[in-house]
Formats: sequence, C-alpha cells, structure tokens
Amino acid sequence: MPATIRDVAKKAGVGLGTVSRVINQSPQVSQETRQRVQQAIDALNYRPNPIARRLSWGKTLTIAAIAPFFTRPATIERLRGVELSITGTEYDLIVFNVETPERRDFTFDEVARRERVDGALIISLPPALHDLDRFHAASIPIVLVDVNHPELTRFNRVIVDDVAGGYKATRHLLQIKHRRIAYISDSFDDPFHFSASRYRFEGYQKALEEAGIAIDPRLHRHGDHGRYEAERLASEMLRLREPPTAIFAASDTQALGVLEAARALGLRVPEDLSVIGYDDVEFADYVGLTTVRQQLFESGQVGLQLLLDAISDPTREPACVQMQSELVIRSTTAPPKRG
Amino acid sequence: MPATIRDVAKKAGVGLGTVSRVINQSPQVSQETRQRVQQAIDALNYRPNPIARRLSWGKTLTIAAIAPFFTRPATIERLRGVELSITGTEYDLIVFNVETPERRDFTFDEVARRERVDGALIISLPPALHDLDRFHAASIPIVLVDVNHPELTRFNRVIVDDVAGGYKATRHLLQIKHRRIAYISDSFDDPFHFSASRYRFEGYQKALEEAGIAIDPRLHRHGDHGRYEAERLASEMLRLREPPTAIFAASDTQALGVLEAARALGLRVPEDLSVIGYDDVEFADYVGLTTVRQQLFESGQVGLQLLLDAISDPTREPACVQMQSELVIRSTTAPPKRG
DNA sequence: CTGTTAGCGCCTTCAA
DNA sequence: TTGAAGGCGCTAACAG
Repeated sequence: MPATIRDVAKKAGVGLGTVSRVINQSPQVSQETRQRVQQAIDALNYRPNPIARRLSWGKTLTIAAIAPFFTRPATIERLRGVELSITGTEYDLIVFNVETPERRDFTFDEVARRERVDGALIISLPPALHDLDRFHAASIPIVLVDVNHPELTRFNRVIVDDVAGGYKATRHLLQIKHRRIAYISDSFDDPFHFSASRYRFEGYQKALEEAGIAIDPRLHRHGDHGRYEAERLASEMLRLREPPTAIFAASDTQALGVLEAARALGLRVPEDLSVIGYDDVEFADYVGLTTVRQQLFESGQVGLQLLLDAISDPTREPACVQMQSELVIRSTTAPPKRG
Repeated sequence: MPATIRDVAKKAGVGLGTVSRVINQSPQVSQETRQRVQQAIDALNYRPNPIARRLSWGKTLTIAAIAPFFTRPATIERLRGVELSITGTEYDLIVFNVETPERRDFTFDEVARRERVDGALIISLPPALHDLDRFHAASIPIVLVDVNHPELTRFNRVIVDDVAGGYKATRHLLQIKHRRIAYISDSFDDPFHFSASRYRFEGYQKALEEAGIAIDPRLHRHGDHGRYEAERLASEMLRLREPPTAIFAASDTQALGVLEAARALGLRVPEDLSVIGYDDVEFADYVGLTTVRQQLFESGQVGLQLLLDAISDPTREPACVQMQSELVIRSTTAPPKRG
C-alpha cells in the first residue's frame, strides 16, 4: 500500500498538519521540522494522493480539450501544443474528439458540469450560446481557440485572422499578375458553423476589390470538406469558357483536390494554373504547395496558458490573443502564361 | 453550489445511504423509495461528484494513453479508436505524447504511480523492463498496443503481425514478377527500439527465400524515419549498376520519399519502378500508393476493451489479440517492364 | 428494506 | 511554530 500522510507524520514524529504544510510549501514550518518531515517523505517514497487532494481543495486539477476531427492535421498540431504545455503543471488533460454535432452537444453537456474539470479549451468548434451559458453557470472558465465569432468578446480567445490570411493568399496571386482568381472552400453552412472559410473568403474579396477586380460568382464554389469534392468543384470551374488562372483553396486538403483536377485535365501547375492552399500541413511541403501557414502548435500553447491564468484568477478580464499567419511560397504558384 | 447527496436525501426525506443505493443501482431499494429519490435527484439536477466517488471507491476512474508522435497519422488513428470507445464509460482518458526517450521515461514515471490512473494503454512504445516492473509493483494493469516483443506474454497485448505484413507486400511484388526487390525502413536501432521495421524485414526475407531469391544486402537500407532520408536512400539504390525494379518501404511516409527519388531520376512509376508502402494513411490514397493497411482504429478500441477488462477483473489472464493487415493495391505497383 | 456511522486522504481552521 | 479536529462528497458496513 502506498504511504499516506499519516504514515509520514508518524515516522517523522509530527502531526498531520505539519506534513501537509511541508507538502504545500507553507513558510510557517521550522527549518528543522521541515527537514525531518522531508526525510520521512523520502524514506517512505510518499506522494500525496491526487484525488484526496482534489476533493479537499474542491478542484479537479483537470482540464478538458474539446476538438473536432482528430483526423485533421491542423487539429492535432494544436493539441500537441496543449499537451506539451500542460506537462509539468499539476493538471491532467482529458481530450474529447468531436466528429458529429451530436457528439459535440453530448461532450459540452458532459464537460460543463461542475466538479468535472476546472476549465475547458474549445478548439475550432463554435459553441452555441446555451453551451457558453452553461459553462458560465457552472463557473468553468473556457478558452476558445480558433473560434472567430466577433460577439464572443466576453471569453478568452486565441484567434487567427482568417480574413488577413485569405487576403495574403489572394494578394500573392494578384502580385504575380493573376486576374481571374477562384476560391474553393467548405460550405458556408456546415453543421458545425465553422467560420474560417467565410472569413478567408472575405479576405479574398477584399484583395480583389482593392485591385479593382469585380467578384465573379462563377469563380467561387463551395461544398463538403474533402479532396474529392474540391476536385469536382475545381474541375467544373476549369471547364468554364473563361477559366481561372489561379485557385485559392481554403485548406491544403482541398488544394490537393484542385491539383488532382488540374492533372486530370492535362493542365500543368504552375504554368497553366496556380494553386494556393491553407494550413501548411505536412504533405503541403511534399507536393510543393504554396500555402498560408498558421501558428497551430503555438495556438495550443497560448490557449492553455490563458486557461490556466483564468483558473488561477477568476476575476481576470477575458483576454484575446491573435496569432499571425504567414505566406509560404513554394512551387504551385507562378505568373500566368499570358499575364 | 451543486447539490450534494445530502440535499437529495433531505428533499426525498430519506437517509444518505438510500440515495447512494439508488445512484449505484443497488437492487435492495423499494420501488417506491427509489422513485421518490429519483424525483429529488431530477428536481435538484443532482450529479454525484466524481472526485468524491473516486476517493471513496479507491479508484481513479481514469486511464492513460501513452503514445509516441502525435504527428504520425497511424498513432492518431489508434487514439481515435481509444477515445471513441471510452465514451459512455465512466472513465476519463488522459493522453501523453512522447516524442523523445526522455519524455517517455518521464511519462512512465509519472503514470506508474499509484492513485494516478487505474490502467495504462501503451501504444507503439516498447517499455523497458523496469518500467513494466514498476507498473506491476503499483498493480496498474497495462495493455501494450503495437508492441511486438515476444517475451511480453505476461501482459495484455494487441499486436499486428508485421512479419506477415512484410511478407504480403513482398509476395505481391513477386507475384507480378519482380525479382530485384529492395527494402527501405527506419533504422533498426532507433532510441525507442521500435520493432516494426525489423519484423517487416523478416517478412520480406521470408517471401524472397520462398521464391528462391537470395537476399542482396545492397537492396536493403535504413536510416532515420522521414521522407527525405528515404528519398536519399532510394536514390542511392536506384543508381546501382543493377537497380531494383521494386521498392518496399516500411511506411507510407518513406514510400513518398521513394516516389520523389524516382521522379527526380526520371523514372516512371509503376512502369520503371514499383513502390509499395505500409499503413495506408490518408495521403496514400491520394498518390495512389499500393500499401499494407492495418486496423489502426480497431486496435485502439480493442486495446481499451482489454484494459477495462483487466481493471474490472485483476485476476484475468493476460490476453493477446492479433490484428490483421491487408494489402491495398493501387497504382504504384505493376509488373516490371522486362519481366 | 432503510438510516446511521465510520472512514477514503488530505487541507484548513482553531487552539495551544 | 505545531497538534488536533472538522469537513470535502461519497461509499460501505452495520444496525434496526
């Protein structure tokens, strides 16, 4: 059986309270007693039972990370950041993978109970207002990572500026003299209400407008997320009478579909068609995809830090950290042939 | 404040014990009382505090999953299986990402303490004997998933037959008349002592021997895991006086490197070179890679089930479940030109 | 069948 | 500066 605080007290010839004070670094223990207790602790290889400690502290020492689609590399990168940062703290991380709206609701319901976790990190998953209320009612602090709803200013957030990212991508294409630039993305009304595609589209529009180019609705398509759907959409656009000379895809995965469509139609990239993606996932480097890189790992780290701060000081004002995005130019973008 | 068992007891006009019995489905409560208690529970929206419950049960109701390299798709697939299966149980899952041997040791040390978790799932990470001893000493049941050391029969295991997988891949190439078949893999003595590459090599050897083909040491190279290293190794082999007509790579990632090497040398795939990978990760489908698929997701599910079984009945004999692998033929393998 | 009591292991008053 | 006592919320053993 593992040693308890009582064993230590007995061995050191002191009361439990003293041992507790030593464990918790209380300053009001004489140097001498502290040493004696410490020796007993070492001798018995004593470790305080975390569960007992949680009960008496009234804290769970646990935080939850709720994220959609572990299959997506971007999600995993964020979680890696969270996991690394939690190491060394006294907190445990429990993760929830959400792949359907039902699972999302179930998970929020499960996590937003008192005595379950001390805080929650909600990653890339816009919660409904009643979910937020529930967390609030249970006074469980939350941090929203990669959730861009403007009305959520009363929560801690780590956001990426998708408008700026879309703008950068489009600007790049404009600068190398493209004029007919298409945009392919997820549907704007997916069941999770992801907003990235919409904001990236805004950036795209902004860049075109600045360049004095009218938005051509035929050059904007969206469908389910995934390579094959993107391939289909790209294929349609490339068969237009005036096809685009460049396509901006809202994710690297979709950019792969675009590349595939080009290949199937015998178009060379970047000579006949420029392609730009978003995320800079691992395979982007492999296929030489020009893309927009986000600070995914860092967003997880920062999010966790905000959450720990909020837990340790519940009166703290909600903070909002904006992560930067960065254009990564590789070999799928080049000036159009007759630019 | 959340309601406690006392509030419920008071409201229902019964003693605490009765409420506890209702919560824990004890049969010895009259239908009538049970209903009254249930009503109080509903009215107060009462939920037993999991931490208090853990303390008095002497269980943590938590299990750990320790896995290397969240960056690798195969690892994530296994974790997805674990995560899905734990949903609906009363257990929490805490995850540990191990990317260095130091982190591995630290994590084992952290997890193998009593009162921390009720069991651990060790994924793709051969533990040292003293780690296993420590888990044993703390009587924390473990399940090894994708850890193939033959001497570990006293532990619960979910294994994949890497020998058979390597054999299948090589057989396929032999059947379409290849004779000079190369093998590229991770180094056999990496710091984690992963064994998959070695066992797949055994399968490769076995298939060649059966076909009466001598093992040519020049056709077997290994280096660090990763695409670029694989590309380098493949490049060297393809420049041999008698280059291989087919290359079996121990992972899809490495197969990508091989494809890249072929492209750089102006070799067409599969006309000039057949390539086969291992894992069937997402991008394998994209590049049309022939590969060996493992039941990754299922291995996580099965592993968790074994662990829960072991926890609920510590006297149970260690079980060993073997997962199957399956050849997925796509478009990177074909008979050699002059077969 | 049901209420009461004594812990689970620890922290935090309160006295001393 | 230290020891003793009460309580965190729940379960389990014991009466009744």
